[in-house]
Amino acid sequence: MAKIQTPRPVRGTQDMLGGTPDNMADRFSHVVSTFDRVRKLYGFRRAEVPVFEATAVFARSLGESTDVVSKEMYSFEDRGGDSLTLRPEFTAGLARAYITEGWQQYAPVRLATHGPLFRYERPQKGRYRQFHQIDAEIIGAAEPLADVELLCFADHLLRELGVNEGVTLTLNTLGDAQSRDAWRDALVAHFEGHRDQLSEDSLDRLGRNPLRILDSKDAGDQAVVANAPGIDAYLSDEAAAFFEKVTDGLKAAGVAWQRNDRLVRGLDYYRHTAFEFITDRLGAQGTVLGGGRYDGLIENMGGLATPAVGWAAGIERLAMLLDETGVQPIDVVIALEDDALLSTALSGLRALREQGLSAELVASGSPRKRYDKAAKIPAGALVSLSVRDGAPHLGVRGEGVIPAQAESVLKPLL
RNA sequence: GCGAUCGUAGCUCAGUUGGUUAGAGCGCUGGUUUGUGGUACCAGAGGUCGGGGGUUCGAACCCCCUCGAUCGCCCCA
Repeated sequence: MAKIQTPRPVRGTQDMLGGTPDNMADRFSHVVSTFDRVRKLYGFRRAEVPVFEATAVFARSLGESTDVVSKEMYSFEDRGGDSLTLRPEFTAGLARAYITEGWQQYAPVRLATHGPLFRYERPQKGRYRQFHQIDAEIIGAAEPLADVELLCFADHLLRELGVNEGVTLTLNTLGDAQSRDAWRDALVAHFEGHRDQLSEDSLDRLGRNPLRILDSKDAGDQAVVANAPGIDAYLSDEAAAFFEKVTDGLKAAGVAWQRNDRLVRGLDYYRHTAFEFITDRLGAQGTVLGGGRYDGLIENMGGLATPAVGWAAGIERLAMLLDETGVQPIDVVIALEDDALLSTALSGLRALREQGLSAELVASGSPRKRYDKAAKIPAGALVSLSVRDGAPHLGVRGEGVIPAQAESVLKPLL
């Protein structure tokens, strides 16, 4: 008989299991539950949007020239011939829902969501084809206070997760449309003047997305970038005033940040505030949380002109930064050393669990080895059930209060 | 799409300048202690050495191709 070939997992997908040394599944869930707790403190309501959308939702909003659209989308035709795409980010879908589901009536609305996203990329550290983000948006708020609130939320979340050490908020403004365009023109002029010093990649970017040259990792590019004009000289008075209100708000709220006047964001729709929380602990993937203001997006998608600001953070990246692996020991482990007491053990499990004590049973393999096997499971109390001199016998070991609790629950069952 | 590194047991890894029947620890299964016991001892199962081709008397080891993983470039959370 031919050996059956087990299908391999798809490249860039992951399987996670709790209770393992790296304990990714539990770390992952800790990030999500912390996010859900903190978002309530800021009045963000839960939103759910589909995992796939009409391709146009992403193609139109992200910008046709971005790599995400041109080569990273998981797009397919459904049976009706419609082009659909697995979402590569949250913002576009939320913006679509805001328009099509009448969420405008709640404006300004604070939204929080999380779930899987998909991009066709080469996987590497902290980067996957199916990855997961938590996401927060404020739609319908033009004032800088919204940016401040959103950044406070992000900062608070990172502190709650205990990953704020070694993660810094870098902040920039891209200005309003006029400021951004003027700066962009100045940058193009600057880079055109140094064409001969630019890498091949950057020459390509020059035509496609010149702002991206600013964070090129190429050494030659960086020399040119160092002399490139910053945004500040091109900011309109209004844009400068907006940015000042954001930074004043952060100061008042006690959120630390660093200016990076070279910081740009990859997607076309950003205006004004742009920010990234970065770390050097994740290899080449330094950004752990990123976002900004995208005032033009909703109008771009056919809605009314609607200001909005938001951020997203990679759950895997946050999970990798967590110090504690958070393996939760179980309260009680029962070693069943004589199968005659199986029914006692089962009713004991039920009684323990109804008292709110987590419990598990070791009842397989050689009865003589079950005690040793149970002893290897981290637990608050180790209970043995055996028959001695023809009578059921209960043995309880462990530190703290759990052994006594377990004994008082189990003793009456013998 | 490009580059570098790496693929040996379920897991973590040894394996000498190419040389008999490829090893260890953990895990798993069974046994030993007639015991109030977490750590011991014995045994067993488990391997197409990622796959294919080549060089050689002989390949886990050298060469080529291929698949996969990791990390990096691009891009991005």
